[in-house]
Amino acid sequence: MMGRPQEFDRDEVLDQAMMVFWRQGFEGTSVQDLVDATGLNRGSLYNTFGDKGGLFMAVMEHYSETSVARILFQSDGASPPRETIEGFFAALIDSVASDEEHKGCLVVNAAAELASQDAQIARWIRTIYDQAEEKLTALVARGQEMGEFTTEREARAVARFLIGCAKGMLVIAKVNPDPQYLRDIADGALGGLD
Amino acid sequence: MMGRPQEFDRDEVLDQAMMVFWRQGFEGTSVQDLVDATGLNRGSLYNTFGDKGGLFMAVMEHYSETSVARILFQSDGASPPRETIEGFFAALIDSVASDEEHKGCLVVNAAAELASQDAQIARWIRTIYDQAEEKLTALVARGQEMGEFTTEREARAVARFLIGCAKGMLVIAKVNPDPQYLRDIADGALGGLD
DNA sequence: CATTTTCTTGAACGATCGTTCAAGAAAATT
DNA sequence: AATTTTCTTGAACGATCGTTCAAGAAAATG
Repeated sequence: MMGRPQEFDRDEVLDQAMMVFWRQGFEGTSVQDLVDATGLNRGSLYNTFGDKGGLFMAVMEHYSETSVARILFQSDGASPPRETIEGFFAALIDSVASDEEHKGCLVVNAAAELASQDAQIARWIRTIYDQAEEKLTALVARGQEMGEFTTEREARAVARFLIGCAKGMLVIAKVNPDPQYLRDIADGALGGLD
Repeated sequence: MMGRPQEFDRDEVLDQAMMVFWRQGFEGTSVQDLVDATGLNRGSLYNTFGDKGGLFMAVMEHYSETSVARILFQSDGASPPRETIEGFFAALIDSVASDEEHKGCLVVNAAAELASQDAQIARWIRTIYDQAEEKLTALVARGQEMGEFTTEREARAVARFLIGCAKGMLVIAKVNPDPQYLRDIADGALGGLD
């Protein structure tokens, strides 16, 4: 038997919950905040996501599926590596600098707030970052083979460096809205390719 | 009249409170946690620091006075710029990688957790970062004049890039304990000087 | 030694925390 | 139409939240 169908759209609920967690952090968000934002009753919320932590994990998954980074890296593997990486940093600056709330990146925020206390979340973020490292390492290696980038440093080391720069930009963006600051960091990052 | 003197040492209390906030974040720390860690009674705590937020600000000040970055940059302005900057990244890696709790940096954690919600804290962190930018800009400029660094990029842009790299390292450190990862980022940062 | 001032103490405040649960509503199945 | 299953609802739970305050203790002043 099928029973009564859900009245809400799961993705819509995750979108709304995401904005609250993104603005206020995990501990700074109460279940009441989530009820208010989603319009869902507490019962429905608990039935669907288990508890507050379960909803947060679902929100993180939802975020990683819709984030700038993910969208950019599912682009075709045909375009020139330098162009791809430049496009990534440009898109990152755009999305971060245009956010008047200065929310930064949900995953970076979660890493800073929770990773040292919650091993499950730390592991999840680590996995996400490892995936980015693999993709970026391959991209840098391809750029090196094409003669676009210097081969002075190992592709993996360069990839880690670029990832580090991106995370640093997202921290700075939380306290300094100046897009030129972010460009200065991005320029330094891209300079590491030559 | 003098009245009864304080029985506790303010710096000791700040040290103990700092460790709790550093481990658990602001919202993740209860006043009870602070009472337990400091040994201070709630009353003493409140009439010394005002409220939880006041204690947190006092802890941040205390941290910034005793942190690796501050200690390193009050070193003599005589040693070679490259050496100073290399020493800074080496010390940062050491202090972060040797922390088995992976607490990262208190200020970075606070930026990620609170900056988008608390304008006062955002402003304070911004000021701290601006001070670092000024010192580092002067250091990079000196290195450029001495012929140690490339003059391709402006000293301030390089300084911002280095700061960004440092913050990125502190985010990565929260989810990945591998010191080689941090060295890869630091190497990329130092490469930006040439 | 009495007085004044400050610090310490522990109980208590109302509010909010995350979570649970039983009863009612609604759609699918028989 | 009766039954079964699932979702929705709102009240309620004990625990903990940050904060306050009056009474007691202790050192400096007169």
